[in-house]
Amino acid sequence: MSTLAQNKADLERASTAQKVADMLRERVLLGELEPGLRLSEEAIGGALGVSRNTLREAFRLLTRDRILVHEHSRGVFVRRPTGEDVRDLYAARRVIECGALRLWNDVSDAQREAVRAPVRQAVARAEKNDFSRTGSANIQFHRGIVGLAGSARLSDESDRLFAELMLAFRVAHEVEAFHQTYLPWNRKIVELLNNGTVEQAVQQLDEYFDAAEQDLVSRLVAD
Amino acid sequence: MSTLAQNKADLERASTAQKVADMLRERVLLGELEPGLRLSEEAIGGALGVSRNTLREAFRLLTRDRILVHEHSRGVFVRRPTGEDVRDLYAARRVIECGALRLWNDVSDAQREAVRAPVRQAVARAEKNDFSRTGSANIQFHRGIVGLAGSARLSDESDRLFAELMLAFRVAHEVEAFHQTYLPWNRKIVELLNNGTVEQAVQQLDEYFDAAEQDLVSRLVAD
DNA sequence: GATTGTGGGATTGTTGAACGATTCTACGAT
DNA sequence: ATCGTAGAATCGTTCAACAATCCCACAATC
Repeated sequence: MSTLAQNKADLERASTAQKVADMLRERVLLGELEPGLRLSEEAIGGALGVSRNTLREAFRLLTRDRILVHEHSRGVFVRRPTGEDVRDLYAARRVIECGALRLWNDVSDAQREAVRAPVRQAVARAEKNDFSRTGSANIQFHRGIVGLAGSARLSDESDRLFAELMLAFRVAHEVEAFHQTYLPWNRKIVELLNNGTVEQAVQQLDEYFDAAEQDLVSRLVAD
Repeated sequence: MSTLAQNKADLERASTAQKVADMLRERVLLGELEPGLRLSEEAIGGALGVSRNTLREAFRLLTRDRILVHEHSRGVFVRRPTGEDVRDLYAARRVIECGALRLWNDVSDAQREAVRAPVRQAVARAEKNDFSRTGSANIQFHRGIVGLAGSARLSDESDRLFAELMLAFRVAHEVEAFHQTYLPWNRKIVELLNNGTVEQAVQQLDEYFDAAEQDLVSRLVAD
């Protein structure tokens, strides 16, 4: 009975701070609040009609998700990933996603399908010259890869990681267009997986990370 | 100039909430506050002489670290890991640590030494029948393995992971004695690494995880 | 006897105001 | 141009209050 679980999730969403945090997260990820911007407690709190204490609680939630950074007595800012952040990001992705991909032969069909499907969709869209959601398709592909590990905490951590990566894309002024470059890579990886050559797929993924990291770092504007 | 960086870290530690959180974390990890216990805002805040708002901020910090769990309108509780939590914990460790260990030949000597040293110390202590800090030595070993990845975010996430594991040990009524069983395994892994047979070391680590997970889950008392 | 209302009491969620501490800004001195 | 300083703006923390929610015990019902 999935409806009950869904209802429970809705009920738990009662917290005001949670709602404020969700709204702010969306605003940041959509680019309405750009990296480096300072979020004034008074201004935001006043505009949203919540008290400072509640707003600060929302800030804390987003700080945990690395969406915001907190500087003592200075306030909170939209995170602005540096080159070093991107390097760290990809070092983590290499370990997590390559490690997860190596489990390909040990996981359920549903898990494998979660990797294949996003690429299939992206290919279908690309053939119709529809590049609208190519970015989220790419992320879905990698989210599927992480899912092979079968660890909720790892998937959650990866979601935070992808969110931070989005911020880096924004700093690099590359949001949607950026991803579609890597569709051929994803196709190749799935192809290698279907052929049963898992280790080659892992190597391909590793090379993808090399290219993506270098590309992103080079486009990162210092300020 | 490491002293400057250290001073900076000290200065940034000014926040009251941070200090309260550190104190509570230590209390929990030392076992003075056992898993499942509810932490009353009034009681704790009164005892520590901080306001409810500040205490709630400390609670948020510890919730992010998975030390505490927050239930809406019910309060915060010391996390009490379930069997499913432990399973998830080890699924994550398998991917992260095995993936990191495979980088053995690509990392600096200092990073490799951070893996070897804890085992050497543990062996030296064991030969003197000193099993005092065998638990932290084991954790240092695995922390070193994660460090091979060279990602601060991965190391941080692993620290949170180890903290949660500590809580699981406590639920299983196995804190210090638990670890020393696995010293031989660690020795074997380092030995295989020194022989240059990295892939065998990874396999050995994987088997260690199987054994440790099974052992811990079986000792976990339901309630 | 087991289940289902129904209170009151305790605790959390949220707000608003207040004040000291820290940072930022702009202006003027050297 | 650099430095120092005063004032403004903002953050950190506390306090008090009230609404919302949960918990527990007791009564009502079948």
